[in-house]
Amino acid sequence: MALNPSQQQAVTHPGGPMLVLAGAGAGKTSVLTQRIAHLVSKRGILPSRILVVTFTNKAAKEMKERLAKLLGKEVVKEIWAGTFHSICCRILRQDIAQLGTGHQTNFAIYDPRDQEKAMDFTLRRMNMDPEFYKATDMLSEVSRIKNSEMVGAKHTIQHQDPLMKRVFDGYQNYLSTNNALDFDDLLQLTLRLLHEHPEIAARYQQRFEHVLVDEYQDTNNVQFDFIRQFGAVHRNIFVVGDVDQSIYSFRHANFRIILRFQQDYPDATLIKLEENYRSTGNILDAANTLIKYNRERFEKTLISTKVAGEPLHFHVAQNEDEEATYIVQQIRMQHERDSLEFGDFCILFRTNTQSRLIEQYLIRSNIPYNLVGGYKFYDRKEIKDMMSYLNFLHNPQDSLSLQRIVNVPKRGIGPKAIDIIEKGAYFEGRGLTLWQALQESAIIDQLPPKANEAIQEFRYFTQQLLKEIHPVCNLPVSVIVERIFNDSGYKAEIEAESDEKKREDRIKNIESLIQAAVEYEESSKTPMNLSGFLEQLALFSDTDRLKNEGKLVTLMTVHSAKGLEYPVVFLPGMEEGLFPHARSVIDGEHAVEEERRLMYVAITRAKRRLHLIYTANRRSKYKNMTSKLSRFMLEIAAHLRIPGDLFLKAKEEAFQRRSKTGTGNTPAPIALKMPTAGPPVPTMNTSRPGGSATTITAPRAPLPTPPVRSTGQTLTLQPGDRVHHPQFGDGEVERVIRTLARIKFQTAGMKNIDLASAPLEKTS
DNA sequence: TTGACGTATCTTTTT
DNA sequence: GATACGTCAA
Repeated sequence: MALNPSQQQAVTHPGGPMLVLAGAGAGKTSVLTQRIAHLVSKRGILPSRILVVTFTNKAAKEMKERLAKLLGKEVVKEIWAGTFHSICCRILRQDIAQLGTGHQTNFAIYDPRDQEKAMDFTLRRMNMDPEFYKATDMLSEVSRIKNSEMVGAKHTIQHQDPLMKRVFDGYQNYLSTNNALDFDDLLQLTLRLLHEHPEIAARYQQRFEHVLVDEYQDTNNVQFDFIRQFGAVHRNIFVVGDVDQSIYSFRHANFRIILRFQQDYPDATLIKLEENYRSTGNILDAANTLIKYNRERFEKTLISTKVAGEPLHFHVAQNEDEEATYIVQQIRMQHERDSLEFGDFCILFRTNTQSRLIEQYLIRSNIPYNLVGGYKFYDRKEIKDMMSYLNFLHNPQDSLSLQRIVNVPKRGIGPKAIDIIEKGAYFEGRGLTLWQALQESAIIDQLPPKANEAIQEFRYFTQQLLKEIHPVCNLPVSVIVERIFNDSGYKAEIEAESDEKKREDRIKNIESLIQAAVEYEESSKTPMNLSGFLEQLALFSDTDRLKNEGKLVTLMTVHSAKGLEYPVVFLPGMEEGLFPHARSVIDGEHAVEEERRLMYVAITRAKRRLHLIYTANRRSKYKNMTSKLSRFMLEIAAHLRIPGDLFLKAKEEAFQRRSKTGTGNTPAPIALKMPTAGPPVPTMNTSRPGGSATTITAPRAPLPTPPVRSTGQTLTLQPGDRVHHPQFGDGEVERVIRTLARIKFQTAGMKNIDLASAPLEKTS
């Protein structure tokens, strides 16, 4: 691909900090890739001295594949590329023992489900009321602490709330006895390693001559610290991002970091890439129009390099069935009429649950599809069981995994027996892991004879396997899985299943896992590496595994679609409360702005055709509800008169359809009100080559919304305070942890409210 | 201890 | 409207 002057400048930048602000479809990834190629081939930088941080592992893999064509496979192998998490994991596997936290190099990585179990356990041991202190609440607070405060330099946190500090320490203690890390720890402990061991920090700082970061707008404070550390010596920090695509604040991403880059690095060079090479003009205009409603952004307008193209397609459906029917019919029709491949279509939704009905319709009409996220292969019971075996064999101190397999297949070791072992493990303040407890006859002798015998047998079996695997693992992962399956009695249990279909399904699942292991062995440099296999499963997301061979319609959330593009995009669920999500409306304007950025990401995934679908009556929970059209649609409509006036047309169609079917007794609630606030809007005409004339109205001044309350003005509440909430009414504060309040509302019941953002008023 | 059956509780987004 | 969880009998 030929580069434009700005792109060229970025690619050949001589050195020092550089910030590339690139809009959607402006060739961000190309610039990054070509820059690396330039560094290696033109400037003679050793590939092993380049570090590339991407947002997904798939992005890293694709970049490497592209680079392999330019530079050769052997060269590319030397480049460090991956997500923050996988890079940190790599560093920790090397040196984690030096931290003195008790972790060993074979540490396990706990996913959110594991985290919840670990937290439940911690709270139970602290005798805290689980009704009052929810594990998920505690975990989100723990995560917030880990992502905001510099825990790195200290062994324990300094926290205002002594109870929270105890919970934090208890949870961390549980993790380290189990030789496990959660996602946040991967980053946090890496930083700590660098802070406490200057010689290790120096090693990496010297080594990485160039540090490149993609999707910089979704970096959080800890990750920023990481980048700063790694680039400290050579200062060749090259970051690429787009403020308007910052959509991960719930993961503590802080887009102010990208806005601040030039303050952090005063000698930084700034390059803006505003030419869009992806979408046709009308699609881009809609995106530009929408995003101008946001206050917190860098002024930037994407310029289309393509024709105006088709107008946006807007469809009104009466209910979800109509919505799904419309999508399926359109795909069928376009597949034939425009000879588009199924792989050219993508259906994006705000929440995972929206996929279910559409899936059913796709299946019914024989359209092959690929669902990202949703029900996962690795969530199936058989797979989870086998994975627990593998996790346990890799790290026997992992009590959660051990607990999951100790009675799978059924061995007669029930909750009661486990309780006895657990009590033994914690007797008189000893903190043994489950596996350690199983080794002590003083503990297992308390069990009834039958359970005792079963434990002995289980212990013998697992010890045999452990001996073969540790310390030198000379068995391929697929063989280990087969061994477990055959010898643990799992196979026998499945074969005893009376339901034939179930039996076959489960065996098929196991076979797929073995297949996945084989694939891993073939692709990996070190085929016998159990650790690497588990790591891949823990850190690789679903998008990472997405294989688009052009034959499947893709279904996913807008979040997962970041960085991807499709000729035709469907965007169902254009309703207030769904998109923007009701939660964000409650949380306040800054949350709605993030939703708007999300919508911006969604629109800009489309290359040539964009379908927006509004469903008037959506079944939500147990009652039907009528939904209002999304404000985002109104914002687009207010300023952008698309040829044929899409809204009016859609409205007419909806009426016709309803009178035909005669089912509608509720009028379609399309409210196409032009905003009344604000000064009159100037209009301008632009003609585009090859496209029809489009009337675009320039955006007026931002809407007169109340300013976002800054963190300094967060409402401070105490238990017993009375409050008023516009949505939930009157309530009483029950508990406050930092900026999170648990409030009992008279009518709405118990809610957890974020004080930093919620429109809450103190009434007493 | 196991399995069957009934009931409460969710659904925002994910490395 | 599924799924995890609790309760009960065998």
